[in-house]
Amino acid sequence: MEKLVLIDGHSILNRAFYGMPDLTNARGLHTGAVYGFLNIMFKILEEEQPDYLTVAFDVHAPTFRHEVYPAYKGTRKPMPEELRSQVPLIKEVLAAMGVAACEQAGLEADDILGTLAKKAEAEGMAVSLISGDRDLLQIATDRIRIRIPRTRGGQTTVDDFYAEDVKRVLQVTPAQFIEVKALMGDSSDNIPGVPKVGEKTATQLIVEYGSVDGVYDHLDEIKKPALKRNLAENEDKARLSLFLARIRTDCGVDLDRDRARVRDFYTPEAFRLFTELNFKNFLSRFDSQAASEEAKSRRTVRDREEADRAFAALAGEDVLGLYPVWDRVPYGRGQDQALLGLALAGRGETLWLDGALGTDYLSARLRDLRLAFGRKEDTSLLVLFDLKDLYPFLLVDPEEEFSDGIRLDGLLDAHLAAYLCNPLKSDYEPEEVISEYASMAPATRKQLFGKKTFREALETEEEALTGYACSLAEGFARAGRPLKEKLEEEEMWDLYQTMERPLTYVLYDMERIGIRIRPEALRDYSAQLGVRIDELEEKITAAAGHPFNIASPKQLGVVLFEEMKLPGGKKTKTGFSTAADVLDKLAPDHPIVADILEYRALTKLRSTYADGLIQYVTPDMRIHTRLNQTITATGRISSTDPNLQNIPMKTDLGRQIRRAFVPAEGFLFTDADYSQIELRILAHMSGDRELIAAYRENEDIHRITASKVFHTPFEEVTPLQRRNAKAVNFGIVYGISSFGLSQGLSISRQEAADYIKAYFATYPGIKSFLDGLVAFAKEKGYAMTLFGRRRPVPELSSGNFMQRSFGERIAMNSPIQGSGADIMKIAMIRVWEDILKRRLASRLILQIHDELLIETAPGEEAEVREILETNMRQAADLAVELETDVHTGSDWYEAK
DNA sequence: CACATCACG
DNA sequence: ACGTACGTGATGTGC
Repeated sequence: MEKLVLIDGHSILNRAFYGMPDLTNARGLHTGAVYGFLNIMFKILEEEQPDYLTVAFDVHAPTFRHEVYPAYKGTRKPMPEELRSQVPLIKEVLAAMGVAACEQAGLEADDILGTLAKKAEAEGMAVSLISGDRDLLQIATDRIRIRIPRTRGGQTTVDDFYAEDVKRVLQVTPAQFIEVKALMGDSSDNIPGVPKVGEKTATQLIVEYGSVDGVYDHLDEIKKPALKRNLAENEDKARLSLFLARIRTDCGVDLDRDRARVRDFYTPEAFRLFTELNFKNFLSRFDSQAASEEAKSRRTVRDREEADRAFAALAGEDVLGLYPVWDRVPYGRGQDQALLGLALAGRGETLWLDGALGTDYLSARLRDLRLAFGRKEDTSLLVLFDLKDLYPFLLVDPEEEFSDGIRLDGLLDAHLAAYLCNPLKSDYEPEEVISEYASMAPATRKQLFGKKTFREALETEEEALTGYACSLAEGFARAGRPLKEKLEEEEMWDLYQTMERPLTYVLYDMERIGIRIRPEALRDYSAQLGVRIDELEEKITAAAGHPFNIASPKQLGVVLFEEMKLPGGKKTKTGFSTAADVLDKLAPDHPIVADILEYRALTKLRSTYADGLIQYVTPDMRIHTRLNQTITATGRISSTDPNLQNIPMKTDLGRQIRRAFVPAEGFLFTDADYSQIELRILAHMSGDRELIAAYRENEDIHRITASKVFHTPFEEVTPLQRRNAKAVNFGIVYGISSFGLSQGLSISRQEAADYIKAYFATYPGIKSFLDGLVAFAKEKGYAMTLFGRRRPVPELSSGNFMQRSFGERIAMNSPIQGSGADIMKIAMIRVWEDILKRRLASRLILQIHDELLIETAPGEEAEVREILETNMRQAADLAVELETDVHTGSDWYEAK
């Protein structure tokens, strides 16, 4: 017997919505109900293996019931927005999966379902009807089963009703269930029923008399006078309700067998959609499908002549995917990076070029291949992942090759591209990017090799490793066009071409060169701190009366706030807060607190900086930090292993660490930093005349601001006023809030609000500009920098006040911070290219957001200074000058 | 592995 | 009424 499954679309979506947590995807789209819907649908389909499937939806338009009774469903509450937005989404998902959906103006889903079910039954099919509410029970027969899923704690169970089950549970037949409903009414559909008659009474009456007609035929037999009167007075309501409650089974809809036939749901469109919606659990269903569809011919090449031919053939490809396999060897270890092999995927076949061909040979061929791309025609692409790490294999003589500037046409770094498309993710595994943009689900490195290195995998499971590399190369080849198109669509292709891609080489070079360290200086420093730390530890435990771990906030909280009963109380979710801002307030009155603060400061310096940095010194006596280009949401670079962007600066003791950072023998450091770049960007972007004018005065900006805001002559501004004005300036850049400012300044919220008000009065263009940034982000869904870099702000559509406020601050801060990052990136590329063009021996080695550090060769000091000043100033043409402070010194302490 | 803390811009 | 400043990374503790 053929089987048909019918689904009540809105009803199941509704059930799923309330039974699931509120999931959202990366863009803030609500997806929980759709996810839950699919879960229910898949469960039913797996269980039933039907031949046909159709989902019915209501159309939000008057139905024939409204013609008779305009108030029908009139009391229904509107759907929450989070659910409403998922209605078109589920339809899109079903369409992508090739699932038939049915909706018709003037009909409710119930009527469509009723009609389809009855017709199918008449044609001899077995029918299952999936709905979240019991209205459909009236349709049940011994071949039409009504199935009502319940989701509880993630587990879905289904209650099944054939006609006999209805009778057993409700005491009435399915047909009589309509009569019961007519008497009792239904508040959710606004079916009136007979007043004061509920489910119990209605059921009793129908069991007794069989139908509404029967009830009224035997009205005089009814004993209770009140009930009798109610029934008598409301016969019209009962009959109207009967009409409203009866689901039609004779509408002009037919089962479209072609469209309803169950086929393979796992289409490429569905895959793309599931990936975008972040339905990771469903993606595995695509595995075998995607794999078999994409099984290209793969070939291993170990012979140079064959390799030569292969490379020559691949140079003609339109899109080529490249995945080199190599072991990460930290820079400065005195070893050249070696290739274990590489996979190249073209249209026809995928090649595995064995590492035995030699790293130098393969590098030379790869370089030629690279040069063939982006030159023969604008659109050809060589797609890879982590360009920055692949330069050892892509270039033969970089200095020569880039002497006229960094040219890397035709290279598409899928990692960078995926980051630009959505900078909010914490990481971007190549397999993830492929599944998102290429509708494939390659086996992951972790699944295949766990924590093994590629070198280990090559020894024990070569086949799997080459297969993995080939599948990634194929994935990149497929993802290339979609990624480029997405960037073009979002108007970030230029950003990629002219900023991010050239920057990869600058960052590679900075990582490779590293910064020289005097380890003995770090050791001396550590030892010096140790002496004082021991003293403090003794003092603190003596004051506490017993030894304890000062580094444990938990123990420290107990000592300070329970044993010593200092005022302070709770703050964090795990207990007392012992953070510096809390302790600062206690320090003047309690010597132990001052000691604790000093202890904290010193142990931080010792563990993170003195001892911490020593670990990273390589045999070339330098530290090679990693400069990450795909971490931050705003476009800034980040530095890890170790982080050289947070070396102490604020206190002199901490700053001494910088004496351990030194230039190469005979060289000097030249350090240049932008002066208040973010505030200048604010002046430019807002166009506020006052702020622009203030910058043109070329005076201390915080002092000018204080003078204007507090109506004090410039010369009479007090240090406190200047400090406050400075804090407000910071606050503006962070996305001002009175609470935040009050925290930063330790003042009342009211005072902070007054400062902000005075600030906005002083610079009237700023307020409207910031409001405009929020409005822009609300409308578009993302914030944008001067150079078109985007940051999605899903928080803005949150129903949660705190989340939404956060979104507003992000909308204000990201364009400012991000534009600063953009400008610095431009400056870095130009500085680097300038140094190369002039064939200087000086080298760019660090970036700290608004600061560049150059290791300056003897005799090049003046030229380097000029290169920094010029390129940093000219990196952007703003309404105010971009000024820099440049210093020279024989270590980082002196140069800053 | 999450949390608290603190270093930087 | 809600309870936070924006962006990072490293360390030590304690479950």
